Amino acid sequence: MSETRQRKTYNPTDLERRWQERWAESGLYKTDEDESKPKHYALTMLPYPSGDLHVGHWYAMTPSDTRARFMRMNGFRVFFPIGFDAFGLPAENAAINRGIHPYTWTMSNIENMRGQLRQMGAMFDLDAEVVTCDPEYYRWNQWFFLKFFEKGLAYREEAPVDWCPKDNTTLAREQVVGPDRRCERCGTPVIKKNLAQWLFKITDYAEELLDFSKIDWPERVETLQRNWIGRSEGAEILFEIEGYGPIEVFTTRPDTLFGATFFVMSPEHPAVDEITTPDRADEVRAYVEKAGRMSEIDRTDVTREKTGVFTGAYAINPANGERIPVYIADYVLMGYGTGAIMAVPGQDERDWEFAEKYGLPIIRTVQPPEDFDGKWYLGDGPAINSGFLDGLNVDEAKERMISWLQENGFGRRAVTYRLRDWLISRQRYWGTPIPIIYCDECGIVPVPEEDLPVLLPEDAEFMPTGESPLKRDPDFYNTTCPNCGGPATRETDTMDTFMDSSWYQYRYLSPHYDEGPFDPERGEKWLPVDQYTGGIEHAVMHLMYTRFFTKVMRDLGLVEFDEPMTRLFNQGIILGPDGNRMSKSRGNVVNPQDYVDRYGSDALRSFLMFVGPWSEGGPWDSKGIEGVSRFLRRALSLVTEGDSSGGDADPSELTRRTNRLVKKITEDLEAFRFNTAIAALMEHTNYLLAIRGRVDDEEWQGAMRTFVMVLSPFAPHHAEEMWAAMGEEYSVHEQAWPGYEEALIQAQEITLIVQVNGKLRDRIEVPADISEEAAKELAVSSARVRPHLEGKELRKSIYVPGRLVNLVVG
RNA sequence: GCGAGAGUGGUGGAAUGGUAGACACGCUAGAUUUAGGAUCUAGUGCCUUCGGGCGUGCGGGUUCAAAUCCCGCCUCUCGCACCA
Repeated sequence: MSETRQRKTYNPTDLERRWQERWAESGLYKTDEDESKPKHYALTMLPYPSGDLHVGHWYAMTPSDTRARFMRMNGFRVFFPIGFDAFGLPAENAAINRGIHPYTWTMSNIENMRGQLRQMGAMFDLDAEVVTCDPEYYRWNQWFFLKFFEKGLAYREEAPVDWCPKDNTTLAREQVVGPDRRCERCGTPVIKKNLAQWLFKITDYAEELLDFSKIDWPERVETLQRNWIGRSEGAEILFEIEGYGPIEVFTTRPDTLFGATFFVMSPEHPAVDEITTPDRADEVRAYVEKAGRMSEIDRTDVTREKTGVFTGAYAINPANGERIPVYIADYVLMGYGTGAIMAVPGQDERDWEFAEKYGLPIIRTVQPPEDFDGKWYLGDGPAINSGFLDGLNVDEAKERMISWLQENGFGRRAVTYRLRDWLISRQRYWGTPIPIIYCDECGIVPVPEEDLPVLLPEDAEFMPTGESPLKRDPDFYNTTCPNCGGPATRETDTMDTFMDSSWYQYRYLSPHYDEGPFDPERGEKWLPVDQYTGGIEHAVMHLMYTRFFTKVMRDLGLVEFDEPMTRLFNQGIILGPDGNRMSKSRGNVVNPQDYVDRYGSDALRSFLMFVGPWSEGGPWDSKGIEGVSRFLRRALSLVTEGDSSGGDADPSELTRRTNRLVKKITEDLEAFRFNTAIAALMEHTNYLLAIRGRVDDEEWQGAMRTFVMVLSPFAPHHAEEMWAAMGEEYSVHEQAWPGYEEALIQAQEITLIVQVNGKLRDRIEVPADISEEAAKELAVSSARVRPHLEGKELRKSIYVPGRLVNLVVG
């Protein structure tokens, strides 16, 4: 067969379609339930059904698929499902903008994406699919809500909450991002609104969420979660306000109590009105109002000069009985600690600035070093001006003060977290209805479990008014109280869609099970997830919520483990050809379909794995995919062209390189190093092409079998084609992963590097087992080396076996 | 401001104490072709008096040997940011 003919017959998309059909017919990717094998639950974050798989989906999914295939060949029974995160705003916005019902829009997108997933040729078990907007699914969201409610983990509270004016809904604290507090979805700055909302008590699990000892997750995710949870140790201290009563503060520096020279409350503190003296009332009220009107962005601007007003009230410092003035200032936040602080200007930057501006006394309670010439001092040192603490260093003084506070009833040891409870109410249509009924007689009444699911009505109005669309649907809104039978109304808010993704990994196991969120028998067989992969952007949202869910599920007796996913790998982001994030406005969006049509799925997936380390992401390069496509075509040509009737090539070299390849691919796949694995496959292909027809048939066939097997996780269609062309039995994907022998990797001859004073001077081919003496002898006698030794004394020589000789002269 | 990560050819990247630049893109030359494309072969860090010299953001250090370890600095990216 000529080169020309081969080239014309290379049609990757035909080849791939053929194998996809065969795989589907033979049920090749039906989940292996053979319990004699160890389990491996591989999971990639489920996509939002936006309409088309974009190249980012390919980047996330196909390396995961490669790894799942590798595990399968390594003797694991592998569960690798996929589904759709189908609730959410884009569907509702499509309804508003184009008059298509969210359900119709979502389902047609899903249908389209199913086809694209099949074209991807991944080993997803499509029978296990989950679609979160299906009542069969969201019924269990509601069920979980009821369980959380029973346990006191779901509660309703009226409070100022973050509101996105564009998306017309409230957001969880995690979904407000950046220093200017923008909506995580659409980038609009959020505002505060006072609304009654449902929250989940994730803060009850703050301490446990800080424990990462049972999971093998990237350090980076752990750090992000740890910072987000923001644990601070210290004390809560009661300050008596004259004529009012005690108000509590939180401090991490109880040791500095003697230096507390004033007291500051947040403008939102509930006691502000009561403590303010009549002569100060107007000024205080004006300040509180101004703070309330101020945008979050201005309010939290660190560079802004501190402002505040005196309330006329005085607090008593419990340590020394001093009367200290009480101020209101917006640098104290109601959302952290108790919303009130003791101000210690000597040891705190913010308090110093405030004291300087308002002429308040500053007392140092920690002795700074002699050369210290700054203002506030944060370092360690002996306590001063602090009565019974004097002379103790900061840590000792903290402990001593906490004991003193506890003995005298002024306070106690305390831990505070930055983490807030998870606000789950959304004022939108396309989500899970919250299963709650409000009755004038009985109050808040949960929908009885047997009445689930509370179905999302089909014919709502989708106008984004800022009120839940369900409120304007009387058939939904008006109901009867399950308790007393009287007239009642339904909760009209829907749930945050992060609720859906908090437990979807469990639903995959038995998507149609109707006696619980998942079939416990299936859970026994497969849980928890062994390897999860996805982007870092969900570190403090999805990944924290799903950990929280699993811990609650454990406490509900649904599971016996503590963590949902044992191992996690974060892939990077595939960028546009210009190195920027892909976006329609930049016009740098790459459509994977164009490349699948032209080069095939194997080329696209292999290119995405080849472009760089998976964790790093990287720019798209449409020339780069051509290189990968060439490689696949050349690999395929190894079996479709030429003959292999023996010859002059060294068969032991073929054996050595084949063993080396298996080792390299095995180690790289274990560590998610897809890029270097493909480089090794390319190198090996180039070598095989160079010796094709020059080794004995038997050796060639054996080496080819191994090569195709290790190629198969990367380019499953091409490998299958090659496997068949070699006359092997279907399917290459059911083969056991080849082993390798370390001894066979060692070469007989090595290149010995000769250095003089660390500089490369010669390379000599020597037997691998050369003795140190012989190696050094060869080194000093090399013609290239000798000039560099002349007239100098050989002081020392270093021999690294199998690698180099370094001659040190001077 | 605090925390984390990164800086290597024209480009993506490889090498985690021992041959810097694997593999690939691009480029150059040649073969093939009416031509273009595709394919194949060879070359390709920079400088060079062809001996060699220089070279992994910058400056120092450790070591026989440093992209790699240590110290200081610069730049970029990401996260958090008045959290008491």
